[in-house]
This record gives sequence, structure tokens and C-alpha cells, in this order.
Amino acid sequence: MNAHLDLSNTFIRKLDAFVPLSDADKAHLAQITAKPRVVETRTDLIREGDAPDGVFLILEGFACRYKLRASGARHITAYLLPGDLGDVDAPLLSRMDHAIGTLTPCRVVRLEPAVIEDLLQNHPRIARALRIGTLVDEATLREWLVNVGCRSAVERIAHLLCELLLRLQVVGLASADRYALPLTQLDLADTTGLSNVHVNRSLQELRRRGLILQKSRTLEILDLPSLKGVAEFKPNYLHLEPRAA
Amino acid sequence: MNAHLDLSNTFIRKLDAFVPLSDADKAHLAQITAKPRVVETRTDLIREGDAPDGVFLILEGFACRYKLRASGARHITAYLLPGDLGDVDAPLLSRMDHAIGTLTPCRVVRLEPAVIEDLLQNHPRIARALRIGTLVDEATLREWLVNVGCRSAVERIAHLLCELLLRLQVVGLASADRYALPLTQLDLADTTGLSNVHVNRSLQELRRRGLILQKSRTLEILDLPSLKGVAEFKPNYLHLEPRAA
DNA sequence: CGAACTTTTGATATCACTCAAGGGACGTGG
DNA sequence: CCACGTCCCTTGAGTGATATCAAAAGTTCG
Repeated sequence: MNAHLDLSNTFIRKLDAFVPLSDADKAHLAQITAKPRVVETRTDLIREGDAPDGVFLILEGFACRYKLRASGARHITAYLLPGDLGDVDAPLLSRMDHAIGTLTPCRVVRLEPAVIEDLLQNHPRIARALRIGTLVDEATLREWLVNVGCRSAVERIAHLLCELLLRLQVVGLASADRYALPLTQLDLADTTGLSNVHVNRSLQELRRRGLILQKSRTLEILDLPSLKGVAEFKPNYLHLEPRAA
Repeated sequence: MNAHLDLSNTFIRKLDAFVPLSDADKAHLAQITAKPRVVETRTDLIREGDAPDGVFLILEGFACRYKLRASGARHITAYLLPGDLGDVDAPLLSRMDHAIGTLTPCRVVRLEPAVIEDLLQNHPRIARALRIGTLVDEATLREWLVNVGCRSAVERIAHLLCELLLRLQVVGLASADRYALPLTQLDLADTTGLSNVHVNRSLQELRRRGLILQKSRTLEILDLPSLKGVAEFKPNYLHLEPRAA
């Protein structure tokens, strides 16, 4: 039984950070996420216009929500990191208004609508954690809008790097100052509304100032206070503080 | 009794467009929204850092969600138009990560958490409409992110004007090609991530091309197909099509 | 070892910003 | 009814941040 309380399960870790779960809760979550499928890089899980059927859960790897313009330009509107789940209420809508695709190889589970319904109806702590997760996703979207709407290129990149640090720490995929960052500069460009060339120059600027170090897809943050300062990063929107009961 | 099925109640009209409501549903909604309070222009309903207590419903006027930067810069992340409601789950979080304030004089109702809870638990059609409303709010946020992230100034403004037309039509506040637009150019600037000067020039450009006409706070759209074309406006994210049962 | 992808660099172009001042519109009080 | 203040819109000139284009250098992986 204890083997089922899988500490490597990022989904459980994330929900548990929002609302402390019972062992039974964890065992149940371990069971319904037991059979992930492997999806390779740059693969769509669902496309704009498709009927949503169930909800995708990312257990490993980076995926994203994105929209395409007629010109072919892509804008990434959210990252789905390990432990992240699509919209639990998505099946209420008849058509997807955006696509979800992988940015790296991923382990993914599709949760059936009935399974989601059961979690929401019969597992109050899990339901609460899922609802909070949705609110945080929305708050993150707002923060991204502010990021693109009124920060300079260097500030945007710095902000994004700070956010990723905290979100990856929650699921145990970042140390105090370092994490694996498998995104390309083009991915970062499509996220921040910049050109890939300018992302490159902004990263150089952060390195030049001694704030970060990049080596073989790993990001090391050399001076987190300064990086946060550059980005004017306030983590309140991630709602990671323990909540009042 | 029929007097209670208040057709002028924008909230009822909006929810009814998502999910057809029964007369009892409508009467109940009319009752809990019967005592709005009047709030004057540029007044905060709740500020960043406050504990959310209940949810605000806008019955008349324009309000918005916004965030402030340390510099004092404001970014508007959403409009709350007549019929729009704040996040039904917001009380799950201990602190607001953004503020909500009026942009014009408004009629506002604060719905108590217990009232919301009752709607979600005991009024299935209303609950469904509220959940869909939340999803549409999120989809709108994504579209705004794309708007700011990869459209030019003229395109952004055109897109916003198209969106407002459809959203106001749902609650009966826009005709086929015209609505009252009480926002200042500074409001539009803080919404689109542009300077007020550039908003001014972009509006002039749309007028020059014969797409819109502005007269005493009223916007008339002279050529909707072209305006949509400029914006590359696809209304699917508003999910106004009737849903399959 | 070669192919495909990603990062980096340089040169040039452009969109949007800032600053500053003038012109309307509207309301209020004399 | 006029005078004035305030807020908003408009205009011009100059600047700056970021985009685009094109090519070279580096990396990864079969």
C-alpha cells in the first residue's frame, strides 16, 4: 500500500501543497494516474475545434496551451508543468478554443469526465485542491498578461524564470536555485511575445549581469533577489502560502 | 410574479444565454440581485491583498480587474460588463492577487459565499451556467494575452471593439452595429498594453479607414466584416453558440 | 560524420513610446 | 450666461526598444 503513496507523483505533490490530503486520497490519486502514456516532443494532445473529452494531466515533461494565428504565428498562453492538469470543467464546453501540445517528451494521463466528476463529488479535499488549482491557473494567466502588457523584454524573461523556479520547486523538480529548463528560445519567444532573436539577447543580458547561468539545458540562478528585483516578481499570484483553515 | 422575471436584469440574461433557465431559476436570481448598490466611477470594490468575501456582480456599468506595478502603471486584465460576475470560487483563496474597480458608475451586488454555495449546490442549471461563465472568462483572458502578445496596435483595438460588441449584445446593450462605450482612451491603453497616445492614433486610423465612427461615447461599427478582418477576430472563445445538450 | 535544429551575431528597419503643448467638451459656480 | 477648472482627446517632434533578415557557429543525435 505504501508503495502507492508514490512520492514521485507530481500531481499528488501539487494538490497536497494546496490542501493536505489523506493517505486514502493519495492512494486514490495514485491509482487513477497509474498508467500514463508517453507522448513525444511537439505533439498535440488536443487541437482547437476538437470536442474536449476528459482532461489531460501532465506527470512528466513540459506541455503548453497555445493558439495559432492565420499567419502561423504561435502564442503560448500557459505552461503545463509536471503535476499540472487541464481545466476540470472543460467538458462543459463543446469545442476547444485553443490547443494543448507537448514542448518536450511527456508522460500524460487522460482523466475521463466520470473520473473527474467522482473526484469533485466524492473527494472533498481533492475537489478543493482542484478548484484552487484552477484559480491559480487563472491568476497565472493574468500575471502573464501583465508581463507581456507592460514589462520590457529583460523583465519578462526574468519574471518567467522566477515563476518557473517556484512552480517546479512545488513538485520537487527545482532546488533552491536551479532547475532543468528544456524550452528552446523560440518557445520562450512565443510565450513572452518577443522575437527569438530578442529572447537570445535578453538572456545574454541576464548572464552578463551575473544573474543566471545556463549549461546544457539547466538553468542556475546566481542571484535570485536581483532576478526578482529586475522582474518585480511578487509570488502572491501562485498562492503557495499555507491557507487559513 | 412575472414582474420578478426582470428582463432588464443583465445577470439573468447572461446566464440564460449559456443555459436556458426555468422561471423559478430566474425568479430566484431576480430575488438575490434585487438590492444593488450604486458605486461611482473609479472606485475599488476590492484591492490586491484584501481577503475576498463574497463575489461581486455587476448589473450596470463597466468595471474591471486590474493590477498595479510599483511604478504606478495599471494593467487591466478583464472587463466586468453588466451581467458579469467575479470568480465564484474566489473565496477559496485567502488574498486577492488583483484588484477590482469600477470604470464608470455601476450598480453592484455583493453575493455572500453562502448564497453562491447555495446556487452551486441546489440550482443545477444556474450552477452549470456559472461554471461555463468561469471558463469563458478564462478563455477571454487567453485571447487578451494573444491580443497583446502578437497583434499590432490597430489590430488590438479592433479586436477589443469586436469582443465588446458581442458581449454587450448578449445582455441586450448593443444593437447589430452600435453600443455605448464609456471607456477613456487611457482605459483602452491600460487594457491593450499601448500608450494612450498610440490608442488615439489607432482609433483615428480605424475611423480613417471607415470602419468605425465615434460620437458622444457611442461607438458605431460601419463595416463589421472588415473590422473583424483587421483583428482576425474569431468569436469561438466566447462560446456563444448554443451547446449540444 | 552528416543532417537538423538551436543559438548567436550583425545590420537595418519600424512600430510604438515619451514628452510637451494645444484644443475640446463638460460641469460648476459666480 | 459667462468664466473657469478639469479631464480628455489630439497633434508634433524626437527617441528608443524590439522586429526582421540573413548568415555563421554551435549542439544533438542517429
